[in-house]
Amino acid sequence: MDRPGSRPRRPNRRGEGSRLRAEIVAAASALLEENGNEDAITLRGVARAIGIAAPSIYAHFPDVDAILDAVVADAFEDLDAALVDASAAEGDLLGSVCRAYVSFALERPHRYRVMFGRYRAEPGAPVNRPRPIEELSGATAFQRLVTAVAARAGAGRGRDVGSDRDPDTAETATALWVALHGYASLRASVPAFPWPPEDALLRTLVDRLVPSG
Amino acid sequence: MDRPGSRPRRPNRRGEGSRLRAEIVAAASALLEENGNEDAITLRGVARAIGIAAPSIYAHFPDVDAILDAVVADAFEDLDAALVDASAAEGDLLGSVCRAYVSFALERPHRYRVMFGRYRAEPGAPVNRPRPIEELSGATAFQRLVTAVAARAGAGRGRDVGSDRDPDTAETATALWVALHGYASLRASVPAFPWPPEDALLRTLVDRLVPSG
DNA sequence: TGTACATCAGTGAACGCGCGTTCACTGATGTAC
DNA sequence: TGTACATCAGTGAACGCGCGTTCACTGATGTAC
Repeated sequence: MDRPGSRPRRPNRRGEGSRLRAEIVAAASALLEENGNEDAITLRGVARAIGIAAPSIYAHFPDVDAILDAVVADAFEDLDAALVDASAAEGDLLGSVCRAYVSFALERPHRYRVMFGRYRAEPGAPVNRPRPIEELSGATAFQRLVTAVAARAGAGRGRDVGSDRDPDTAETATALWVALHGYASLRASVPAFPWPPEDALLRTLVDRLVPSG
Repeated sequence: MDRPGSRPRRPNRRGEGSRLRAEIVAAASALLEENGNEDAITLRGVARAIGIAAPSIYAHFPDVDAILDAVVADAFEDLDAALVDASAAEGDLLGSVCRAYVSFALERPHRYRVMFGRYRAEPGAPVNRPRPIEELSGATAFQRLVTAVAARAGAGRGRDVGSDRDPDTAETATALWVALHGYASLRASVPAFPWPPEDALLRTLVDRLVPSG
């Protein structure tokens, strides 16, 4: 037996089997964050954490990799939700979105790392080429950043917010994304660096990278 | 036996035992890059790649983690060397250093990822606090960036290059580092994103983040 | 209302695998005398 | 010059472990009649 005798789990009722799926993803996510390493997400480890037998997982995931896939998909949904919340706030839209992005990453840094840092090359697959942004995980999150950049960039110039599709806006948003990602990643993985105060560095990045007005 | 019968390796001569150490690090580094994952660095896998018996590694490393430590230390030395080379070039110092940094990262992206992305919390260790920069891996590499930033920032203003210690310079260098790291990381891990041309994005980052003159 | 039965949600034991590590060892190479 | 011996560089077999996955199974819950 794999689980400690503590919790005698009773099966979900009929039709509620998919609850276990959510529990599996949550447990895997927690294991990742606690151990700091996606290798902590093992089939047996997840089963142990929830208090089920290891083979029970196969009803919901074809193999162990699929669990990590689900963790990542879940994380992208959470990120998008966080940016939506931030967009709803009053006042400085761009600043608010940027702070939310960095907070999301720093709150659960290992989960964030895995969102972007997972190796995915199927050997023998065709070389990755640029693809339309809509097809990518995180595409909607990126679009929220583009919108916020467009709002600030257009502010002083009488352009309307619809300038989302301006290539300059896209490049500026890309530059900003890159900087936010770099900051969040390094802050988490090199905590001993003498970082300037978070709000100061964030303001520097946003103000310099995004031409306003 | 762990190795394929192919290569009958003969022992190094006396006093040259440490050659094997270098071979181990090189093989581990190659395994990391080929498999995209530091888990590919197993004691047995490394031994197999070199054509030695697994226990032979213990003469040079106390355990398997120490191999990865050595790979990372080696990588930081290489990075510093690359930046030194770039600094020696004529013309645009800052541009040259930034291009070298990104090239280093993109040439062996998995090695680069591991340099910064490794989980290192010894459970129960005191919380990481800011430490003097000199104590960190990569400190000399960062200093080369600071110097290049100072050179450009001071250029038009009659300040001399000695302005390395200006806190503004340090913050600007930090902002730039963060952006370069973010770009290199994301370019490698999200190749399908519609990236703008590398030189254009790099120029945008450098020109906007580093006030010149 | 009772009951046979299908289905759902999950179990328990077993397998083979690659791993890190320990142990006693071997054979070549130098060196003291 | 010869030779005994210490040392160096590395070997081979074995161990116990946790892992992913397969297999035949079980017990509770609904449902058709």
